[in-house]
Amino acid sequence: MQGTKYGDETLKQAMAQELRMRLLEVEKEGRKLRVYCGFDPRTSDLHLGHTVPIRKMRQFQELGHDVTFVIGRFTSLVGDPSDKNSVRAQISMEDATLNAETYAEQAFKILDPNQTRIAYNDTWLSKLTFQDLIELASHFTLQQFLTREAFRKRWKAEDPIYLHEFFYTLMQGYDAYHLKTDVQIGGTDQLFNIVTAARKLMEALGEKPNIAIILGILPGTDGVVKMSKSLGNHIPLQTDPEDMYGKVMSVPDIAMGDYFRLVTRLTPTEIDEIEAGLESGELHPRDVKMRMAREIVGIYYGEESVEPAEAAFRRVFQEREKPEEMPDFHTRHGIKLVEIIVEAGLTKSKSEARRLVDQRGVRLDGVVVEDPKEILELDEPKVLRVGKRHFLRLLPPEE
RNA sequence: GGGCGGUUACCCAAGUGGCCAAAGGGGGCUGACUGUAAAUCAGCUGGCAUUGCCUUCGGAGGUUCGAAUCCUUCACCGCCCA
Repeated sequence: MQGTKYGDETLKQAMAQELRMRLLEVEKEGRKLRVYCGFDPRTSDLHLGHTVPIRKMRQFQELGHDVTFVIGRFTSLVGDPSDKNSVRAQISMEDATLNAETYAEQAFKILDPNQTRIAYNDTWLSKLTFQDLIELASHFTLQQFLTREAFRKRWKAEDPIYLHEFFYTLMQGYDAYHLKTDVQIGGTDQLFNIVTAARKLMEALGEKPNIAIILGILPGTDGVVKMSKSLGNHIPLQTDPEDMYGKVMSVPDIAMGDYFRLVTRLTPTEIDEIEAGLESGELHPRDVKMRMAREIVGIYYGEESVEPAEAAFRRVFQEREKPEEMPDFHTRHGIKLVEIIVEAGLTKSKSEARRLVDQRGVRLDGVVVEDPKEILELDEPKVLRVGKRHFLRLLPPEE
């Protein structure tokens, strides 16, 4: 039960106890634990936050258990309201299907493809009848839902709470029942869905309740709020080593503990040592964070990618030099600086580009540009730096 | 179905006839500093244009010299009553 987080010691003990018992039962039956975790394809990218439960699944795999990666194509139609304080936009089945396309492939960066079952929950959820829904819903009271924090807040604020939002929990519980799950993995925001709802439903429907493995939630690059693509604070799995390294480095110092614990391979003892070192001032926060970035990049891109990624980071951000590779931009005769910035997609409007120049955020070959209307006539390539992290290689007009 | 309240920029939220491109906060961006894209401080944050113009306050109409602000109507949300 290492790395779990229940926020309640009694619950943790109970779950640990049940897990021990279940292991014995399962052994008697001559099978392995059925472990599952669901992921809603509301966006096309898995990110570092998703890897927390996925890596736990991997551990179960390594112990030989039966792991199912559920793609919540059906649940994503509603969207989990657990950690949201307003209703979530509904997405279509088409969008969900499109987003789900590469989900499994992304998850295989961690999971063993040969030992992973992939399941789409619409295959069973879409078959339920209204009568089934009545049966599922009859096990819960409105009060149970309304006392959950996310809903309670909205109730108090007199914000809308839609009936269909309650279905999410029922659907997830039914997933667990349908898969005859022994162990369900989720973040702390899934406590209600798993511990209260799924377990209750499974029992009501004649199955043994599943055991909840509850993990901490990874904060996003802002260091505070849960990582999510829609908030723009995510570190996607599908990127390149340099970008991942840089994004990890942008995480505020205060979140380093969470990152080390949730998404690195360091042992609790090693992490304690690091934290003690930071506390005493023996370790430099920057160096610790770089170690963290190396570790994370190493997990997803291999040790050989770590050095180049770190070198690129040093070059650009520590030594403030330009990166080796940058996009080309072919200039035209009479083109103005602001036009280049807008056409290269670095700003949405000329006004925005003009502001950047006014704020001394644009440099041409290292020299601050003063005049946004400057007309560039190049006879040799020059490097345009826009803001801290955008570079363009400007090329002379083609004759 | 009836009564009341609400809908403001990326988000939250002030503004109840001109001084409103619209307070404040968050987020984002830029700069200084630094230890990094951390922390802190400062500035910027509708568009086009070198002092002006255009578009925006749920939608559509209207009143007015002038509307985010008043009226009509439609849509949506919340509360209370049924």
